[in-house]
Amino acid sequence: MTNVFDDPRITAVGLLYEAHAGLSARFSAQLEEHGLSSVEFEVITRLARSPGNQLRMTDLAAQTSLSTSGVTRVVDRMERDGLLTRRACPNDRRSSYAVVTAAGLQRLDETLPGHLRIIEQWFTGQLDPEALAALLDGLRRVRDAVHPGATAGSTDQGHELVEDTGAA
Amino acid sequence: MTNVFDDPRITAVGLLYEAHAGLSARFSAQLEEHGLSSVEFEVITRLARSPGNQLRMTDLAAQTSLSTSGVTRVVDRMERDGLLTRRACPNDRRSSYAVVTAAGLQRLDETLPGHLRIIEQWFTGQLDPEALAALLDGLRRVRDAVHPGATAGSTDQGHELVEDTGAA
DNA sequence: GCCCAACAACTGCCTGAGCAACTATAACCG
DNA sequence: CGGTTATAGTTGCTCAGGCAGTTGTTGGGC
Repeated sequence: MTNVFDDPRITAVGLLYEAHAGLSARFSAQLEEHGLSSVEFEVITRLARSPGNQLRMTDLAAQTSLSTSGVTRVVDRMERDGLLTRRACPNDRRSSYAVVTAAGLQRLDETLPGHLRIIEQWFTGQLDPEALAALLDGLRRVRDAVHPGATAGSTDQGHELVEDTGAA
Repeated sequence: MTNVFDDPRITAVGLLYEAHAGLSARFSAQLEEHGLSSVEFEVITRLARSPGNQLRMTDLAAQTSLSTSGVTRVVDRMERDGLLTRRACPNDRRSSYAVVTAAGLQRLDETLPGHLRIIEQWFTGQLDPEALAALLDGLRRVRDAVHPGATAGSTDQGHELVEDTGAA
């Protein structure tokens, strides 16, 4: 055929997309067993890794793929399901925190081991250490270039602005 | 903090996801300039690279991230916009082809160069050739492992079942 | 202190996509 | 041939999520 679509750049993107889509599908399947969607898993993970298991709604939005209105709604659902609570922010009455409940933490505990197993099985375990390192190195450079401003931090008290390569 | 979330597996997935998300955002921005959504671009690309610039609805669904009902609707919209037409399948009256129109091909021609430039600028051009090769190699292995049955082919006449690493 | 701009969260409205039900056709089997 | 089963595509219903507009709160300028 010798057409434009064999261009190596197209192929490269195709690989990245297909790897991503394939992994996403595996993750979704496992998460569903624990009653979580991908978005909910990301939300609960971001919260659980934050000091006090909480984050202001805006910061949560900035750390996820969601708009603030999207966050409002996910948190609504997860609050209804008992995984999260809202807590008023003491020094700014406009803000509120989303906080993981005990039930939420437990759910995460139940989910994480399987999640890690899947990552290992389908991703990191597919490559020997140097190949994996090379892959991650490449991804990191692309990520840094394209960085859509990830890592919007928890902006209240002492917090470190560490490099963030967050969860699913 | 020394918690679970610093696990290298989590970090690896984070990198893949953030690279993907970042690239997607760049693509969307450029495609929007040409009046295409990501899905529409994928559809028109898949069709344009197929023999006769056409594909049966089902095969199109299999090649994209869409369900068959999703395909029905995208094709509806794109037909309304003059980028595609439906054509009856001569030997199976249940099936119909989605065919790219001249206007559709032209739109694609206008869009592709910029698209390739963006890939180069933010992805392939970020790495020297060996590093890129290593990255793609790793992605290919993950993709092959996780292969969600991509490459559902054009199943009518003479068609090659080539490895497919399709477009965005 | 008062006013106005900036900001946090929420809500109404709309679009896109999936599932399941439905229709029409095809294929298979007696 | 007639009937049963599978397949292609479309449509109704539902839900998730974005944008833009609203409300309540804060802070800065005077």
